[in-house]
Amino acid sequence: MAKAPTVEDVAALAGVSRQTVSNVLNTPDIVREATRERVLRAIDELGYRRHAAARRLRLRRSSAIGIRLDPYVGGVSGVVLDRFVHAVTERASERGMRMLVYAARTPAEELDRLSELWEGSEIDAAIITGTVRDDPRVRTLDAQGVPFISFGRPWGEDDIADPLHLWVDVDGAAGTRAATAHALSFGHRVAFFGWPSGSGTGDDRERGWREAMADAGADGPRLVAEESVPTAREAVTAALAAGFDADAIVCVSDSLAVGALVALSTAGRSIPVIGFDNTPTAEALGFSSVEQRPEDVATAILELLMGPTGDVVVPRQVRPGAAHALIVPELVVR
Amino acid sequence: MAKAPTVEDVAALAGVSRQTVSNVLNTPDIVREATRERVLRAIDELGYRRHAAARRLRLRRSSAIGIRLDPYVGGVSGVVLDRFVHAVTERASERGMRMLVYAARTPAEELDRLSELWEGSEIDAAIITGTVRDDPRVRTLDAQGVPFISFGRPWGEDDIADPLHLWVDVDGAAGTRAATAHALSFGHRVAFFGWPSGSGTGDDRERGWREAMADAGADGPRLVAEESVPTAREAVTAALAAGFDADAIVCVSDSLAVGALVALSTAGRSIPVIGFDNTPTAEALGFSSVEQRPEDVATAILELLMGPTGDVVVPRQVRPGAAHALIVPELVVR
DNA sequence: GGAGGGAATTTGAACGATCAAATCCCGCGT
DNA sequence: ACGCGGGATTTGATCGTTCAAATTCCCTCC
Repeated sequence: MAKAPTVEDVAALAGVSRQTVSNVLNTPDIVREATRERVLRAIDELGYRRHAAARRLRLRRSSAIGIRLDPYVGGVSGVVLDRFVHAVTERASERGMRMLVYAARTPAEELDRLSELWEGSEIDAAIITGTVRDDPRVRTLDAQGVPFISFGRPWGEDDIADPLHLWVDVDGAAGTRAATAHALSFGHRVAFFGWPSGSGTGDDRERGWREAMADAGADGPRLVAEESVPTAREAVTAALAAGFDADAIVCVSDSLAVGALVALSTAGRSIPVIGFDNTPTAEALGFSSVEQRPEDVATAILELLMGPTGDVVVPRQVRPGAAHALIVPELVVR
Repeated sequence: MAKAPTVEDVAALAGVSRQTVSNVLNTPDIVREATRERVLRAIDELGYRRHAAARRLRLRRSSAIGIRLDPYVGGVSGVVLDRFVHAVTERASERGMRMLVYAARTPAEELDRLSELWEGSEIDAAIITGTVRDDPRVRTLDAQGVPFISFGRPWGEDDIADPLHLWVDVDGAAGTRAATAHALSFGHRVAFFGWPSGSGTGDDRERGWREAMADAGADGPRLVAEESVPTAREAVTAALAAGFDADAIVCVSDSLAVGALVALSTAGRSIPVIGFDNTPTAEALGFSSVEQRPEDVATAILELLMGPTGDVVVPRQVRPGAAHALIVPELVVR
């Protein structure tokens, strides 16, 4: 393959100077119509394309965003993040941004990777996912001055009214509220199958169920299991043996929903089970589930990071009211 | 955040020249011990890191590889690719390479994205996945001189003995052979549940079943369905109504396996079903499945692209015997 | 016909790294 | 004491783009 043409080559062919070519590409309106067309023709003829590295060097801007690819941990979830990463890649591309991915197994390793990328000027910003209470990444990135945003709200330390960093999250409580409202159409005893208390996400989703039940003047049992199909199955099997009964079960995740379904089916019972995440498994097995709309999350993330339409990461003031977005999920009934 | 330090800053602090700093980083052995340590100390003190764009510009090499993120299409599969992308990101990082991802919905769009990246010198090579017979991407990338490798063999046009491009694939026939051998322990009537003929992958996997059956002197029925749980379920339900019977079913994918399981369960039947892909769903529902080992595929891909240990993409001669790798999958029994 | 002025275009410099060639340094042999 | 050799280090040039300042162009108006 021949050497790629440069602005200089295009300029020579069009009979103009380097800078005019640059202007045609960056500020077309200051170039005279006739000239512009001549240059565009030359660009087209040579198949010219800006050399990304040269541009980045000069502009002191990489136009790239770093995001972690989660390790495969097995289990039924994870698809939400994969969809999110895909969506954010699409949206970023529309704004002339690239997505640079990295792999990390621990938060510490993730910070190493991010420092590398940031200090090497490979990325203009970072997107972190799965934030937890007192997330070390938030502290460190802030200290390093890395523009970043999280998919997942900052459980605990900071607040919607007084945000410390940008974030976008899914309104879990709204999701389980919708799920519970639907479940109530099968009877008033709607159970909640959640994770052990303490996780922000899990507690939030449980709150939705509690609120919807209170609104309906109903009440129902609460089951608990760790996030995995086998543990969920055991928990429900044990509960059934102990006399558990309900008209429907709202679950904190599709994994627990699958476990519940398997346990019920084994016990020869059949009541509606509603999951969370709307994973392919939910679709495959045909149970209802709450859809997180990762595509909307992606859009919101880029808007907070780059403004409504910009194509540059703007290190914006984190100020109340414009520092976060809460996406309302949607119940998919099956 | 202050401006990032440059080689010049480090040089000043260490009392040496720019180039010596560069040498410490790139060819440490030609720098005198004492000098090297002084420079390293300065680097450390300033927290210096090479500016990636400047380096790429000068080296005329991006040290990045492009790979597509598949759109979310629903269905039970896709996890294999996600695991693969994650693994290749890890391996690439170990060799000092970055992974740049892009989204595309069609092969044509993928080629557009890749041309952009390649012509803009943003990537040194590309990895394409899911090749089909007469894949347009192979032709075009070859014509453009883009170094690339595919996860998926070039069904049809070219051959192991006379390769036209680099590829790595999973030996599907070996997978179904193993699955069938295991299935035969339940009885000699082992059915195969596959896709309609014509897809390279599907035919390859069917061949494995056929061979294993022939070896055992057994024979069994063959069912067909498109790749989706509902169609699979319908196909099996219909077959059962028509008197279908078998001691076990070997499936071309986990989707079909799930469909078969649902149909069997609904009909009150229970025979072993073996899937392919070892997706989380297989794990969740507890059926055996063939594991594709995407991590091994990732390793093989980078070895073909960059040599056994190199950290540069070497546009290597595509020559018989060194142009491909066939990964042997593993049956996970549950 | 020439001055004035704004738009269009060109030139010089810079971004930060590395290669290639030039220079420096030091010990050694004569 | 001087020159030589070879390793260590420095200097100059370059990668391709864009910014800033300088220059040229073209039209209007007196």
